[in-house]
Amino acid sequence: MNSETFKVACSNCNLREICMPVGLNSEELDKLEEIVEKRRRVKQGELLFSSGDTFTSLYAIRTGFFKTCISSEDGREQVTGFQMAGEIIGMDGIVTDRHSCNAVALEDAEVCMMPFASIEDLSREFPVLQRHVHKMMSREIVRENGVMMLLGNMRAEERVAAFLLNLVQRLHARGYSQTELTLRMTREEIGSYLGLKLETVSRTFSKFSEDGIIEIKQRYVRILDPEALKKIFNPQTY
Amino acid sequence: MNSETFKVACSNCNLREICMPVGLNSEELDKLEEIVEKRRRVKQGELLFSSGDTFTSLYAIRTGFFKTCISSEDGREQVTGFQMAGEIIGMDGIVTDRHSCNAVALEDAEVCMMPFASIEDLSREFPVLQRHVHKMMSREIVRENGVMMLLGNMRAEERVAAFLLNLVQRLHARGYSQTELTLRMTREEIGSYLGLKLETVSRTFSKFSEDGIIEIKQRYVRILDPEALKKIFNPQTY
DNA sequence: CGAGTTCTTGACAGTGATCAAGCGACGTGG
DNA sequence: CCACGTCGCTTGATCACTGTCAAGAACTCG
Repeated sequence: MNSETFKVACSNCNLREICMPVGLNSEELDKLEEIVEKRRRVKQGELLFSSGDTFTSLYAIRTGFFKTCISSEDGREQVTGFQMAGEIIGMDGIVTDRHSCNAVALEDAEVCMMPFASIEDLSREFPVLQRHVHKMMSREIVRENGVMMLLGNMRAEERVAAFLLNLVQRLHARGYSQTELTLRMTREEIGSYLGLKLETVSRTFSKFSEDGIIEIKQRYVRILDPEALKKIFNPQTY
Repeated sequence: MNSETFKVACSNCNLREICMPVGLNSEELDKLEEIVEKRRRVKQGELLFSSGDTFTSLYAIRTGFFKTCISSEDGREQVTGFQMAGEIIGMDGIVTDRHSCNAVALEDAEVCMMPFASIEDLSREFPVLQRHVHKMMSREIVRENGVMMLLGNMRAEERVAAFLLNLVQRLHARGYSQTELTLRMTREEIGSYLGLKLETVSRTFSKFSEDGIIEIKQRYVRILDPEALKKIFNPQTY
């Protein structure tokens, strides 16, 4: 195991607004720090958890970037999401007490471990935390509904446009640029998430670039014309 | 509003094993009946709730069959799931206090309304109920992961095979035949769920029929060779 | 610096979409 | 009870989008 552990303090974490402690008062925050028992570092390429692992904790991402993916029995891989700082992963494990997907760090990362039993104990005590947990899970359900719309109804250009807009919007909410980003995943991983082959992703990026909508060099992306992207994502509205 | 309301008793409901009250003792069951405050009938074609409606309750399906679907702004529809007796719908509404999808009855149905505030109150009191609610939501997340695999990686025949196997398996768990079923949805709705056009669904059914794998006449389906279906769904394993 | 990975681009192929026509089932009203 | 209209389903012909295969370029990292 290449991961180390750390002591923790939610109260001075700069992700307070995005992560768990939304709306908690200081007493509640103290309690929350009890459940975030330790941190764990995960190096790029390493697994935070994998399919079949016993489920014990949810993980709040402090730094870094993850993908979650499932494999079918015949070896096909489907990326089910990309997660960044402030987001919570591991909720797939609750149903069966075992994780059903792999979580892979796409860059060196640090996560806060939150034993689920403690979350349940504490959320029985604090309705505001209980509500927060329910919202987190519901948000994930709704996100996946949106992905189903992408995969079921959209063409390649629409999927890629939606992907870029979603990424940059989430990064912006974390204080990063609204127009520039660095992709942390390969074309193949993007393709897997979007139900496309890596060549199609690459070609679509090239086309957007030729059309002056984005500037792209390897993992670096600059969005030159966000309105054009939105128009591609949501054609009829315009 | 074409729906009526009824008094309720979980304790003698024949869906006890599948629905909410799993593992509750009789005292807890009494409490549960308090939260299932009333039933509601929904006629075929009617909406149980629609996108934008204020979220107040989860609904346990007592009888009948539903689809849930979302529409993009430009009018494209994506069916996100089909739900049958014993299953719970409405969890999409928790995040934003508004539903983000439509729930349409595909046959006359009856649902038990469970105000979410009561569920939260009671699950603070009863850890077993709390756990059950968490599992329900996690199960939905995992289900959607599986749909993403279908939509992202599978070919038309594999999707249709997976769809039939999933339906018949859920029906069997409810005491119905393992080999016969009546589809409650149109080819178009199946196609929307599977990311295919209705013609492709129809052609795939016809092909399965020619190959002697199923017998199909309109909405009636008989599975003649379940192993062949499984082989199509999961090619490499064989 | 070099090996391996990732990305781009081209040529071609195939799956499923689109368009179109006709059939069959079902429900309603005469 | 039958006729008719509507909706859903099937099937054929053709097309387009994306996948596949291949080669080479660019980048990364030890």
